[in-house]
Amino acid sequence: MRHLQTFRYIEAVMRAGSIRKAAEDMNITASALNRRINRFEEEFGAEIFERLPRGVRLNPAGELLIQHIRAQKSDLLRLQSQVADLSGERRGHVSIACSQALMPYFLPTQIAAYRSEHPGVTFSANVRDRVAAERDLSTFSSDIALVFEPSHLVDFEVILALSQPIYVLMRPDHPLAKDPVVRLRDCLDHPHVLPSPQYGVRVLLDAATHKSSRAVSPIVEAESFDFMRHYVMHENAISFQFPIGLNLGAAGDLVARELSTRDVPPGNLLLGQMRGRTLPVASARFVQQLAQALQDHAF
Amino acid sequence: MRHLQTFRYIEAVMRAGSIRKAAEDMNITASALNRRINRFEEEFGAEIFERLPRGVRLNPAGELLIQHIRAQKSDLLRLQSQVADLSGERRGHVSIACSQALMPYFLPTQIAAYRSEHPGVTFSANVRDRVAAERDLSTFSSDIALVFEPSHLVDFEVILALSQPIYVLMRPDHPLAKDPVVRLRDCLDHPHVLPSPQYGVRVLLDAATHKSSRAVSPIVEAESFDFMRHYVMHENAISFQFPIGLNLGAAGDLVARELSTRDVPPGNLLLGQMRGRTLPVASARFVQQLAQALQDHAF
DNA sequence: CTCTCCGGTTCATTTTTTGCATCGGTTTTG
DNA sequence: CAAAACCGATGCAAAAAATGAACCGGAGAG
Repeated sequence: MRHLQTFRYIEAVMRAGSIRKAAEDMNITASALNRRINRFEEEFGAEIFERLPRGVRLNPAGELLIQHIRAQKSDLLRLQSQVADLSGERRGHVSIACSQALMPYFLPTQIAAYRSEHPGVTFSANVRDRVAAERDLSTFSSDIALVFEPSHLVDFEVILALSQPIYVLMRPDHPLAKDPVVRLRDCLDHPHVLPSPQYGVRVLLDAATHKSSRAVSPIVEAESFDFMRHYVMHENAISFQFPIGLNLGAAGDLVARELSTRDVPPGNLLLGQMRGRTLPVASARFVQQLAQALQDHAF
Repeated sequence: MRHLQTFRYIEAVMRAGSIRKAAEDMNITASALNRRINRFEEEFGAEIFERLPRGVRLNPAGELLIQHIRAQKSDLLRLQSQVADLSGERRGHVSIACSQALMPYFLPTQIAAYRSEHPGVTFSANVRDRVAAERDLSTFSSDIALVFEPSHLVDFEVILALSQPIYVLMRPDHPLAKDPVVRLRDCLDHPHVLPSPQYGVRVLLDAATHKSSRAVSPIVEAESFDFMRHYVMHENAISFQFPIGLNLGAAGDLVARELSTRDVPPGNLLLGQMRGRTLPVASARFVQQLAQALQDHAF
């Protein structure tokens, strides 16, 4: 879209931090870019960049403008996909920011199900933690977020919340495997593997042990749930995970036991979008399917 | 804003119904305008006008585009006023679509109060019925709507609802003036003046009498509440009005008596904005003041 | 101090947009 | 039924706008 060219240049300048660098990135001369910026500021009625000795930086007005630019770009994309949709094409792209836990089982199933009905729709799925997911939404780099326990919630409009008790993962021969529900204190007595502090499971466990005398003491702390799952096999330790990240139906090498909700409250899995935004058709439809699937998941 | 020029042309073509007429309106040649439209359609990826023998008309894709264009224009205006605001200027314009009843007393008071604190803010207040108010919001021609019993509510995001019982207006010497609350059947026995069927008061009265055997039989039907108020003086008839349209405190030439809510349910006065829209600072602040004033009005 | 990198400016050049004349088509008018 | 009136589209030259190359003055960096 030609009329957004200046906006693209402004974004490039913001990213590069200087007009000359941005000009190189965009394959034009610095003088041309400089004039575009100046002309835009003039007709906009305010400066949008602070001129520093080593380059430029957005001022508060510029920050507001960038939001407008992102919203505009995203809305144009939505519009175009909607127009393509009404001419019967059923195409589009859905981008999702979601917790790592959903990557192995839940999301592939859902995307495959959707694509079997709408083969023209493409997807991008990115692993994001609770904070990054919300930032993704507000910069319009993702349409949908599906994360545990997001924190700020200012730009995050909750579409559906699903309560998820924590499950304990272990080998079938582990002592704790004999009971269907395990207590937190028993877990702490065994070697345990935990995710890093930014993850939802860890936040809940830390909060639960904070009041009590016992603290978690992970023998290994990791970022990858996959790693933890495999590590549990080797050392006969235990790990923790939300049920939606597990393949509870299938009998695997590991067993999962519910961690008593008396000890640790269930986590909240939240499906959300940018507040107030109108999603493209494909994304809106996919959100509906996700919401349905999550509700079914909760029985 | 230069980058919206093509959008302005598209709007002109939509209004004029033909490229040639629009070209004349916009003071360019038809060929230039025609090429702009064609070029835009090409990069947009779809035609937006149907070519008819006598001109052009928006197709469905064009209708969607027009919504986008209006949203863009309005958001840019909001952004500019917000930027002006943060440089300390406190300027802006608020446009309100509201029921006739609010024009004499309520709205002037509120606007004056607001302007005493923010003299840089200007207002436009337009009388709109329940349907037109919502249309105004969705075309971005008004920021705020304040109407009785709006009907569709698809684009109308309710900010505050205020229940308003109907009051009966009459001369102090009217027989019905002796009781503090009057019944509908008694009103129907006296000559009455009613607003036209599209007004909220009338809708409620029609609905209330629809089930009963008695029907309203207005001796005069009018569009102007002011006219009706004065007519009541001359013929010693009665009329109906929502209390917010009255100056209940002041002793005037007329008295107002509550119409029993057993006979006619109270009307709903709804304060609203375009669904999902971010209002300009000035409008957002004024909405807050209105909401406060309306709540106080309800005690 | 010198060197480098920055945004801003000048001016010739290139690219884009516009106006004019005109074509082919359809509807309205006489 | 034919002429007139509009309509959108297009070729081509003129006008307008954007661009690139060179350069200026100023602010850190070494």
